[in-house]
Amino acid sequence: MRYWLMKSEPDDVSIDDLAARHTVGWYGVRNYQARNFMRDTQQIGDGVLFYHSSCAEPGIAGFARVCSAPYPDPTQFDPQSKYYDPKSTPAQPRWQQVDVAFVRKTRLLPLSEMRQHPPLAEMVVLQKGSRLSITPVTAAEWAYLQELLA
DNA sequence: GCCAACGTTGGC
DNA sequence: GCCAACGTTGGC
Repeated sequence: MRYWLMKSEPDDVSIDDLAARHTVGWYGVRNYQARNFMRDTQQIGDGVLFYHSSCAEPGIAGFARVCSAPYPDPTQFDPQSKYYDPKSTPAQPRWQQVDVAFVRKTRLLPLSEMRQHPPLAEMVVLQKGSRLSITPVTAAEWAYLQELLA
């Protein structure tokens, strides 16, 4: 059992969208390191911090969990999609996704507040220059956030 | 809209 | 395989 922070732009998929749809496919990842986490390391049942990024109030918006094995991201084959990748083919897909299931919405914990909690100081997402959309979270960080957002 | 940081591309 | 140029992310 591992824990992750996964960034979503709420204009695209927010915590409320996830709550309404119960599960969503985590499409659109176009970074190899983030893809590799989904493809190689994530397991069904892993804990997910659902994070709102590129918005007025970036921060943690709720809890979710990984609920599928990796499978090809369909948007890579769709010429109409902004995530279309002409170098990818169904026979040799380049991009994978997992499905993520809603667990619980929390109050929004802003990035600025996350930075004020010493137990969270080492979180990958808080490190200078960190841009990865999927980052590992330690069991201690996860437990602390469960408590903080109980 | 700015820009720091980092990833990717492509010429050599 | 190096590395400069370019593109993207994402907070502010």
